Amino acid sequence: MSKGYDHRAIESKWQQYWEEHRTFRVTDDRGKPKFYCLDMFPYPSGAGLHVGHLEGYTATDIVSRYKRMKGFNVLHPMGWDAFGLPAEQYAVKTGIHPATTTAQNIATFKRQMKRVGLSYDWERELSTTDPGYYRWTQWIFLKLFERGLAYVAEVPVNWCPALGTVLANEEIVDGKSEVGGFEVIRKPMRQWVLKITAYADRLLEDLKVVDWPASTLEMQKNWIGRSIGAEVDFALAEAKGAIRVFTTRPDTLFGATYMVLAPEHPLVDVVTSGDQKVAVQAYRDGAARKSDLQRQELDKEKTGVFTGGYAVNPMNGERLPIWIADYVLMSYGTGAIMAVPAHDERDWAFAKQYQLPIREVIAGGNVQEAAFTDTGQGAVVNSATADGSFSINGLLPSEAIPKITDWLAKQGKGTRAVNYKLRDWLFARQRYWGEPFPIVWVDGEAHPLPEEQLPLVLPEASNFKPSGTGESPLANLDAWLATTDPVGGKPARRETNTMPQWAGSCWYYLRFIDPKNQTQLVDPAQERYWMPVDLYIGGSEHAVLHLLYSRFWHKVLFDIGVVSTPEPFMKLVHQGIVLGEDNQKMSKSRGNVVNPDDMIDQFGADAVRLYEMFMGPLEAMKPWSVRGVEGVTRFLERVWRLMTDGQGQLSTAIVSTAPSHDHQRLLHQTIKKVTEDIEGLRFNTAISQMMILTNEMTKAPERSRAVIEPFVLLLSPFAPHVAEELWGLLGHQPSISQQPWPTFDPVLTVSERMTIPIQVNGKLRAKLDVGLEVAREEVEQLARAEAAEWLQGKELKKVIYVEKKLINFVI
RNA sequence: GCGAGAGUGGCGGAACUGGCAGACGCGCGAGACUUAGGAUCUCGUGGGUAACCGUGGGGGUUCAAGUCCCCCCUCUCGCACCA
Repeated sequence: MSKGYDHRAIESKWQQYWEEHRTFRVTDDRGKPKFYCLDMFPYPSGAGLHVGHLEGYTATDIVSRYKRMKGFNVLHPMGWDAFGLPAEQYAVKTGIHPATTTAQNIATFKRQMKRVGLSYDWERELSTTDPGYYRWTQWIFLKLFERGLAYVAEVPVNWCPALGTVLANEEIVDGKSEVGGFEVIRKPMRQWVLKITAYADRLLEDLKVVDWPASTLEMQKNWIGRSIGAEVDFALAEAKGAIRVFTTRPDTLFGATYMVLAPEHPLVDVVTSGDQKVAVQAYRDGAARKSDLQRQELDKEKTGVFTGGYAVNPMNGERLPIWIADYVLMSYGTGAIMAVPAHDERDWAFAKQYQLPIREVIAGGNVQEAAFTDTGQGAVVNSATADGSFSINGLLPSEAIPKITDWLAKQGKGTRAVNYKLRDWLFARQRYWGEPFPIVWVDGEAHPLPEEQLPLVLPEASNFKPSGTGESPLANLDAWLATTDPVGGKPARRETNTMPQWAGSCWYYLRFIDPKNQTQLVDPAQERYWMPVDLYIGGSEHAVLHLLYSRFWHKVLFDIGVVSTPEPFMKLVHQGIVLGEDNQKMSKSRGNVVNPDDMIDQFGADAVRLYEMFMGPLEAMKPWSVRGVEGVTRFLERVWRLMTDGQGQLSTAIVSTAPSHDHQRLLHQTIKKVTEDIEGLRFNTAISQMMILTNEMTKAPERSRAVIEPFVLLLSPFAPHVAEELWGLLGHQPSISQQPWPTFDPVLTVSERMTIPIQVNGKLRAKLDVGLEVAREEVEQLARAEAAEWLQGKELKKVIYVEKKLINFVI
């Protein structure tokens, strides 16, 4: 076989070269403009990398290589989100320490990434499991604690008595434990909680300043779920006290016909009458046994029980029966509602179920048929106090809301209020493989460790089985557990919870800036230079939690002066899911998983990179196709033959003479298209333009260096190995990645001739080839002749001529 | 149910602010070179014999609609009793 395109030899040669020459090391050159190009770092699973990971990684790699050639100082790092459940579950099963499996998995991921030719600065590699890293995760926790943003609460967990452990939501299938299928119940446990709700408004507000996908912005907004309304007190009829409710519809207050408390509401005991006690207790027990999921799934029929108690409507003094029902959630608002069945669908369904009265207070619908919930139309009715001193009758709901809210406030019966769906963040796991909390317990009180004692290293263990009490396996390590209060010196017990996986991923982008700093989380000057992240690419599965938690920590760090920007990630893009060849989601069970190692063995890294990008738009979901990989492989082979002879030497067709006008124009068009398409992340169309150029140049017996060399530069971010090799064959020194990006002259992109389509009544009838500077009259005259066949004997009503675009005869 | 996005050849997908629909690739067909080709190169390839018809369906605006407006259908993703 002649010396064709040998991807194996070329790719290993250049990967070795880059490694030896530290080609992609980021230097602290602050004279250049910076570009921070970040991938969401992976959890290094045992399965290794799959082609879906590679899509995002290739995209950021192309952008990084391109930006370097454009003269930017590019920060393009990679690390490992390596704490987490799978390694621990594996340890429980096999006894192999999570640190061991994690190290193996990281080695695999790293080897695979290097094979793809990703231009990370590996000298900045980090792992969330490294004490040098989690020291600062713990440090941030201390800052949160200092500021009152971390607190302890009794929060229900998924407790599995048979397994003697707390389960994560993903370990529960259909309300049973995934392992063994045992019963899972809700059990309150002492947990750390972060007060993310304190930042709800800022998290919502600053969504305005980031360049993110609309869907992700929308999801974050919905997750935060800000709603404006009023809190209103309904005095109890037979006892002291009042039920406080939150409502977004104070305009419907006169339509309240009953009250509902969440089953867990503390006032239930107060309001329940003697004869209802048994029924109420039974209902509460039933509700406690249901998981959140089960409570939510029961959307068919609403259930509830009358407590026997009554509250008083502050507007008209009416006695309203108080019910309990699990459609009211203790965790939202005040855990109690006023029910207005005429104008709320849930209350309407409940009222129908239990034959409670429905009273219309907004005219415009038929409230016996369905709840009328429109706030944009309808007039308030039946809504005045008995003495006539206050009325909102006749108003639109939107006018009535502020009026009645003001009145309630003046009477001391209510107040304007804002509520969020966002809950505080449950920040504790009963697991071994996570960051230990820098907290000790003394006489039931949480004491923080002093900063100098960080990191609090995760203790060695050989048994990863649960403690049996619901505490983490750390509770088994008596020697580690018993300590002394660093302040008072009293005996103390260490916190046994560990942090959730989200913790380490909340701030990793900051550590990449200054990964080896021993004294600070990040050097402030470097932070100011590199932040914010300019481009962040990762899966949409992180659209809410990771991105929201990160933003929350970032804002806290901003408040304490550690970071200089209010938001961490300026531009965010989600790569689409790569499906199997059968158009189904890749999964082991379907047997349609594509292994990147196999693909690289067969076609080479450059071909795989190119195909990842050529499949379709970055953000779209699209199927893998081995035929498609073959297609781009053929393209690379064509590029290879374009410049080489059969012996692997530079082809004699490569000449130093100036290119033809056509070739020059094609080159400038290609530079323009590839440049603009990389900027817009439209890699698929950039590649198709390079294919056009290759096809065109292949036809030419003489291929000018003035075209070929810039073309190799354009290709280099996409197919860096073959580009390095060709660059060498063309007589240049490595590395091509350090060459400047070619520029185009807009004048040279336009041809001196153009084709004008001729339409008759909007239908294409002929075409005209004319010079650029042709006058309208001339075009019209030529077009008339061309279209004579269609115009003959017809009355010409109008001639539309769009300059340099088209001519249309209307008859 | 609510919210967001998307429907274009046999397939993946192009088409800038309304202006030649189907770039590029796959597949398919024909030819060339070959002992041979599942290599390579060249040409062709939306449908229809044609007039014409074609961007999920139906209306509309316009000289002109994949693109703008109204109604409907399908799919994907997210949320799902949040008062």
